[in-house]
This record gives sequence, C-alpha cells and structure tokens, in this order.
Amino acid sequence: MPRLADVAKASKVSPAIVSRVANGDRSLKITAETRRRVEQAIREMGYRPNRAAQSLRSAQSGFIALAVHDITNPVYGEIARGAGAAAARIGKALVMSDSSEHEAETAHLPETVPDTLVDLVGGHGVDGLILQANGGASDQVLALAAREKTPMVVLQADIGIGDQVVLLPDEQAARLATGHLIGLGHTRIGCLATNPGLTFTGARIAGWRRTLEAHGLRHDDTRVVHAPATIAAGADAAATLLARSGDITALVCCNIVPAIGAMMGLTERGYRVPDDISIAAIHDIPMAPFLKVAMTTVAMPLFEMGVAAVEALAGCGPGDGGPVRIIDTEPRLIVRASTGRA
Amino acid sequence: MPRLADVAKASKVSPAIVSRVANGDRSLKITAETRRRVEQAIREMGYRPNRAAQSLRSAQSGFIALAVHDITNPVYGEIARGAGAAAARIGKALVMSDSSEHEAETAHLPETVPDTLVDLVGGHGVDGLILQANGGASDQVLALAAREKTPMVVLQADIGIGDQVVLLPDEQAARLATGHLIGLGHTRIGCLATNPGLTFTGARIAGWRRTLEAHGLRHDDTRVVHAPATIAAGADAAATLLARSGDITALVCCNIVPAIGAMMGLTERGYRVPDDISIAAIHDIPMAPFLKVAMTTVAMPLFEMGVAAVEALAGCGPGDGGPVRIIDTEPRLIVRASTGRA
DNA sequence: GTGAAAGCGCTAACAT
DNA sequence: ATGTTAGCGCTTTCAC
Repeated sequence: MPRLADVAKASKVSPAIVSRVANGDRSLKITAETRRRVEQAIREMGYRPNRAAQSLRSAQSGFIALAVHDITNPVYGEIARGAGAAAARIGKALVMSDSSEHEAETAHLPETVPDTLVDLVGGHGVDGLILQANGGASDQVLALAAREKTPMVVLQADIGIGDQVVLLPDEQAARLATGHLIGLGHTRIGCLATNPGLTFTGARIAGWRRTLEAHGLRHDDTRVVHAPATIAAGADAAATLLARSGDITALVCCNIVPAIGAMMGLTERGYRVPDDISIAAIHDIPMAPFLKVAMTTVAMPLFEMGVAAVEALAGCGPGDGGPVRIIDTEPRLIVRASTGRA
Repeated sequence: MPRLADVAKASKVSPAIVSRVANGDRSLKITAETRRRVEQAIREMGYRPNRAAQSLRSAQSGFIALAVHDITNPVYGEIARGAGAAAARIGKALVMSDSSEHEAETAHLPETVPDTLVDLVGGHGVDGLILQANGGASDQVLALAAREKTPMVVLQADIGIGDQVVLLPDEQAARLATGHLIGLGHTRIGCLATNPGLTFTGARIAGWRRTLEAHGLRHDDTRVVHAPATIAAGADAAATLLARSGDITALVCCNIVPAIGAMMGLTERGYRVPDDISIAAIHDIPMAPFLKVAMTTVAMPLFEMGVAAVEALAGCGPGDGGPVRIIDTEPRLIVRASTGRA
C-alpha cells in the first residue's frame, strides 16, 4: 500500500507529477525519461490510488447504485448485467441494493428502501442512482437524491420529478404479442397486466388495446387484470380473469414471471395450454424454452436498458437528448409452444 | 449537503461532539440538553456524514465486493440476496461484480476479473471480498487482496491461500439425492458433476460415490461426467454419459442448471424423464416446479451461505472458529416429477 | 518541465 | 463535559 508520496520519492519527482501520470492526464508535458521513471516506479511498487482520498478530493465516489426489487428475478438480473458492463466501461462499480429482503420485513409500509442506500445517497457515497420502478418508488430516496443533486434515473416509469427515465419499447412489444395471437385466429384475447399506475403498464395495455381495436376486436377493461411480478400472483390473476370472461382463448401477459403462474394456475383448473388457451408473454428468459409448455415470448432489450441507464447518468451515449429515452432496439417475437391456432 | 462543521456551528458545540453523536458513540458523556440540541440540528439540517471523508479517516470504505460469474443465474442470485441482507445489517453495501460480461470478451484467457474490481481492491475501495469460485479464481485479485490484506472469503472451494472458505453441506446433499434414487429402486446411477478440481465438486461426487458404495452398487469413474453451470453444457454431458454407459437409469446432477440441459438433451434423444431416466438435481430454484418435467431437487442453504460469507468477513456470527465454515442448515430433498421408480 | 501548498470532511488523541 | 488540532492520501491551481 504505497502512497503517492512514496512513488514520488522513489521516482524523484513531485507528487503532482505522479498523480497526473497515474491518472493518464493527456495534457501533461514531461520528458520521456521522467515518464518512464514514474511509470516504472508505479508498476514496481504496485501503486494504486487510494479510492477514499480520490473520492474526497474529487467529490466522485466511482460508484453507481442500482436498486432492484428482486435480484433473483432473471429479468432484473439481465438489466443489472447491462448496467454493470456499461459502468465498468466508464470505470465505475455497481452497488446493488435488493429491496426484496427488506420489504419482507416491512411489508406493511407503503414502500421502503434499505437504510444503507439512504445513507449512501445522503453521504454522497454514490455518483448516481438507478431505480427500478415497481409502483411508487421510495419517496425517501427520491427526495434525498433530489436534495443532494445526485443524478437519478428511473427505469420503466415516468414518476415525474425532473429525473431521467429509461423506457423499453413497451407498446410495440404488446402489439407484437397481440398481433401474433390475432394472426393465429384468436378474437377474444385477455391481458394480464403488471402493477397499475406505472408508465410501462399503461404502454403495454395500450399496445394490447390498440391492436385489438385495429382489428375490430373487443378490448374492454373486464378483459384486463393486474398482477405483480410473481408466479403466485399470476396464477391468481389468470383465474380471476377466466372466471370473469370465460370465453377468452388467449392471454397477453405483460411479464413472463406472472405468465408462468398463469400457465400453471390455468393448467390446474383444467385448461390446456395452448389447446384451450394460448399464452404470449413479454420478456424472454433463458428458462422460457424449458417450461412445462415452452413459452412464446417477446424478447426485450433488457441488457441495453441497463446500459442506457448508466449512460444517461454519465451523460454520455446516444440519445442524450431529453429526460426520457426509449431503447430503440426492436422487441423480438419468439414463437414457442404456448401459443396455437384458435 | 451540510458538513459536520455546519452542524457544530448551528448547535454551538465542537465538531468532535457532533461526530460522536452522529455515530452513536456510547461512551460519550454530554448533558441531555446538549445532546438534544445536536440531534435536532442534525435532523433539521438533514446532515449525513460524507462517506469519502469517513472512509479516508477510518480506512474503511463501507463496501464489500461480491464477485460472481453470472448474476442472471438464480443460484448466485440467492447467494447475493443473503450477502446483501447480512451486509445491510452491519451497515455495509454490496458491490457487485459480474464477470460473465467480461469473460465473454476474454474467453481465451485462463481467468479474468473486471479491472474495476482490481482497482477497487488495490485502492482499498472495499473492506472485503467474496469470491464465487468456479475453478481457479483470478490470480490477479487473489494476489492483490493478499498483498493489500483485504479480507477475502471464497465460496465453495478451498483454494488454500490462507483465506476463509465457506462451504455448503455438499456431500450430504449428494447423499440425499443418491439415496432417494436408490430408494426408488435404481441401481445404475450416473453423476453429472460440476467443474473438476473444486472442493464442492469433489464433495458432491464423494457423496454420490459413498452412497452407492454403501449399497454395494457400481460407482466407477465412467459413470461421472463434468459440465460447467450452463444448460448447453448439461445437455452435452448427459449425452456423452449415456453414450458411454447406456444402462444408466438415473442421474444425480450436481447443479440444477446443467440438469435442465440434461433433461432437455435426453428428451430430444428419445429418453423419457422419468420413465427411462430419473433426474435429481442439487439446488432448488423457483422455476424448478414449472419445468417441462418438474425437477426433483435438493434445496441448499444458499441465502445462508451469503450471510455466512459476510459474517466471516466481518469476523462476527457463529462458527467464527477456523478458516473453513460449513453452513450447517440441512439440505432438503424436494421430490417432484423428474424421479420415478426404476 | 516540474514543484509547493492548500485543503476536501471527517475522527480521535489530547487538551482544558 | 466540551474544544483544539493534526492529519488520512489525494488533486490542482499557481509559482518557478
């Protein structure tokens, strides 16, 4: 653990020079010989700048926080991979905050975020904050981030406090799924939507609705149910929907996790997939082909969304225009066994 | 972003007092009135200690790094959740490093770790390091961590450089799976093992072998194949094994991810699961019941392993004895459809 | 082309 | 019971 001063002494220059060499300062003009001496000393002594000192001096921690609700969910995992890759490219590391554990303990509260994250943001421990929205992201953190001027980007929901928002091509994905089902001859198509009140929920329902509308098919609210992103919730919601509108022959699921629940719940109630009911889900995951009935999915650019979120924070990357960026990678329909002819 | 000095000024005490109040120093003796004034100022001004300054002063970053190979894999996700929960309890945050992205780019190298992580460890940016072993964890980071005296715990493999190691009850899990198959009447049982040369691989093979041995059944090396933790690799390995020992009627898979591959690969080759071949896999994941054939699994204390790793770093928690701690939560057999009578 | 020096915000040892 | 002070290791003007 040699310090800057040690390297300076060893290479017989001032700390200032070493600092600028170590940080690759392009505007530094020194003789080739000096540079060689310094670089050699850095290498030989194994010098690495002390992060804490750098942070204190520069008011930049080198960390970006990513708060997700369940890191075990492969959908979020893929976003995290993208964010991690992009962060690494700009020399930042990702601090992961999984609220699922915490939420279990405080399920009665409207919304919570780990104290650690609050302290981190409040204490300038992170240079930016990426928040996975699930319906009313923590006021505590939002307020704090705003107050501390910590850049913040919200994924998937425009909760409007002047932050940046990154959205997926949600409406298009729902159109793709719905169009596929219509193409198979289905005319009575339900929608198993995500949590109400979120930007992406609205966009996906709109995609479903408008596609049906364009074909002159029914799309009233009785054919829409909402479920959070869990298997159990999906099973319940699908049962509710089928009890209400028993004539439905196909289902657009706005998230693959509850779609799996829907598939199982319906199977248990005697429906056959896809013979009695077809299911198309948004988000492709590695397990999708290996489910009880291989799931027809719409693959979304999740990795790219992680990348975009980090780029938005860093103020770099393409589409650096406004407060909202939509990933423009086309969603991709992957037809498997869960959808069949009407 | 008020500083310590601001709060001190506002509450008319010295910075030292504010510091000790803010950090909950139990050995601090001040009048109730002073304490009230200080606490009120802290609250009203929304003061939070600057992380960088604290780190510099205390030589403690408040971060723990967790390096896994694929955060998208639910097995690792569960470990991360445990580590995150335990870290939060001791006021630390988790820095996630997913090497999967990086490895893709540098697949030709023996082993790599993101530069960010190296810089972090080298620059004392993390107080500890948790490394998921997968067969020869990065020399670079190991050496650095040792050199910088950064505490390090390795998950699942005793790669012996004086670090702490956390192990699961691996042999017992394999015994459980093997015993279950024997109980169903199987006598020719193969083993689809994890990467060779790792502590946990050896322990699981030993569990398989000894259980067969105790029942006087065959357990020679021709009945063992190795595969990394991917679906594709599992499919290949299972095919290889069946080509070699076609009389096998059951398979113990040391990891559920390649087990899924094995199930699919064998199905494609005309084997029926479980009619022609039974499959029991180590590690239970939420999707296990919803696979093409619901998978019989042995649930391992993954969350607990994450917790134990953090506790080992922090030098707290039970079993703080030696350099190796084995999670003593019993593995649990969950019988589903992938195993049947011989 | 190179060096000197001031501080980033905090904590802990040592006064008072 | 409370205050003073000396750095932690680095970056960055500014001076030479």
